[in-house]
Amino acid sequence: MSPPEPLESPTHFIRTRIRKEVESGQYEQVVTRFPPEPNGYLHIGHAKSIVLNFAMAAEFGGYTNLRFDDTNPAREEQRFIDAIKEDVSWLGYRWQNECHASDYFETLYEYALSLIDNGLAYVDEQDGDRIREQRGSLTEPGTNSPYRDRSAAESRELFERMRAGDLADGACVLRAKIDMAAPNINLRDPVIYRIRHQSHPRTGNDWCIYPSYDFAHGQSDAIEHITHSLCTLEFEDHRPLYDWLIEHLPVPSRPIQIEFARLNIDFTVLSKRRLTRLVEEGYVDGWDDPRMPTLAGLRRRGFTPQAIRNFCTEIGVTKSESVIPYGVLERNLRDDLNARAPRRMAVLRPLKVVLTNFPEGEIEWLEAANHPQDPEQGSRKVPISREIWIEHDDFMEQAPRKFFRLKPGGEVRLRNAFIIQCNEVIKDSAGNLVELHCSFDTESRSGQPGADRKVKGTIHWVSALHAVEAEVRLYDRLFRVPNPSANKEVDFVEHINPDSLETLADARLEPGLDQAVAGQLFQFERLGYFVPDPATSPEQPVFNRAVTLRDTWAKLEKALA
RNA sequence: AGGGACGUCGCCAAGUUGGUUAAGGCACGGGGUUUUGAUCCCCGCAUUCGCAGGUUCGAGUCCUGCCGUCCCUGCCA
Repeated sequence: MSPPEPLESPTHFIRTRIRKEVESGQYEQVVTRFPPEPNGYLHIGHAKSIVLNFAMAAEFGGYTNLRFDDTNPAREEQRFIDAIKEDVSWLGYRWQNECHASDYFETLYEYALSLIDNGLAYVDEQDGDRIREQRGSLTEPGTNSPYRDRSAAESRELFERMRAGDLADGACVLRAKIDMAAPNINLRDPVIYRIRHQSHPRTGNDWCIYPSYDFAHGQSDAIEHITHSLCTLEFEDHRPLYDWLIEHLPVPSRPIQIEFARLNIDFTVLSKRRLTRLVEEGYVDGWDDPRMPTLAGLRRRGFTPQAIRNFCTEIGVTKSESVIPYGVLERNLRDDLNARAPRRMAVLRPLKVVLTNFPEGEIEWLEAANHPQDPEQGSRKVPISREIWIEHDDFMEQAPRKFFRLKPGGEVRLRNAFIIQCNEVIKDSAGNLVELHCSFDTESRSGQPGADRKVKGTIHWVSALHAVEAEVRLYDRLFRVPNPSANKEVDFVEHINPDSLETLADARLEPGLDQAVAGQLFQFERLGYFVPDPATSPEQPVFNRAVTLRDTWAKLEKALA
């Protein structure tokens, strides 16, 4: 049984538009780019963009570049560049070219010069506060800078001095000369170059002036012959500026910017600023903490690239802002893993059961299918002996009516083994549950005619003699509220869920699981999907729970209570 | 003097140039299969498209006016 085919991509406005353009012969091929700024790790929101960009290019016979938008050396680092490349690769995508906006610094500089020479840009020597004041407000037009009408020659000379390093940070900036009264604030003579005496991860100390996003992005697109520059909604207001620059610069192609809504998921934060805080202030264990919505975190949590791609396809691409329930992400993981993860038995909170009529010292090996729906996954032999561990939750002394598991006097089937009956509940002097004495029905072994006998419940177990002791980490949502960032008066970290990580030090796993390595995926039957943490070892196995199984009993139980 | 967007079922989301019964998925409810209360399989689930008018034989799709939500005043991206 192979994983379900990725769902058929539903159509969306970008695909529809591009298809139309391609069919009318506007483009020979579609070239896109994924343009992260290397100032943090990629998260699930970036995955949406990655999937979209690569899908559009692949669908229309083109390719996608990975381009680092590295125009602000103050916050960009090589380690982020490396991590981003690893994450995109892991997701399953191969970019055509690895590009960097910094590769184009020289060209961009020449473009700036041409703008100056054409009277479309000027060097402003005012400080940031002054420029801000003159920008006006949302309802009032801005006012012209006194430097606005200086000669092109003068601006050129000043700009050359900026580049030469003669001027201090903040001494002046290069501004596009557009319209200080424009209703769109981005058009009120935007700053396109600033001075930053700062070493750059790639260009070192070659430059002390750096282009702004607006001046670098569209031009980089044009240089790479990107046909469709897909970005999120907040850049919608920048499109007039994007187009203005493309129109007034001697660029080699004319890319089109199209905006779509960014991804939001409830109970999580998806802004790099906030994720950076979680990491830097130690609320989580790093960028790859399994509770983080980063690709590195999801990977460590046990998410598969396929599940993430399916998720990104399923949620669609529109211009309306939506919030996707966290459960949708989880379900995509379940759907993918259900199809392919081999099944194993593991007990998270062990309760000892003595099989009173099982011969002392004897070991029996039972056949267990690796996957109930996929015979191709074969089977394995699982040992059982006189003492076994069962899940603490699978026994109740005072059980409600609908409780199908073990209770005093009751019967239950041991998965892959036989039916047992609880004859005696052993407690210590303080009244604490110590162990259960059960007898088993010798005729009910799996595969034998007696196994057909119907009992309500089936529970998992692990032979005490053979069990692998392990640490298992259970994760819950990182935040307690659906929208941690909703209220600007309250710091989002106030909403962190104190119980987002539960460590079980005393889990007992089926033998063999001590040899598992990171990247392998298992379903621990009746519990969920688990994956070895990178820190696992045969001596000290550590597993992460990626996601639980659907649990209708838990729902029922809650409803009854 | 503000500008730019968005509003179709609880959550996503299709809806060709207006054309006759408003896709699909998830969630939810009911039933069946089952040695995972899992999976899987059936069945059900918007007389209605933010609201109000208008145009039309016919409107979610066109027009007008409201209402609501989001984004924009970094030398961040």
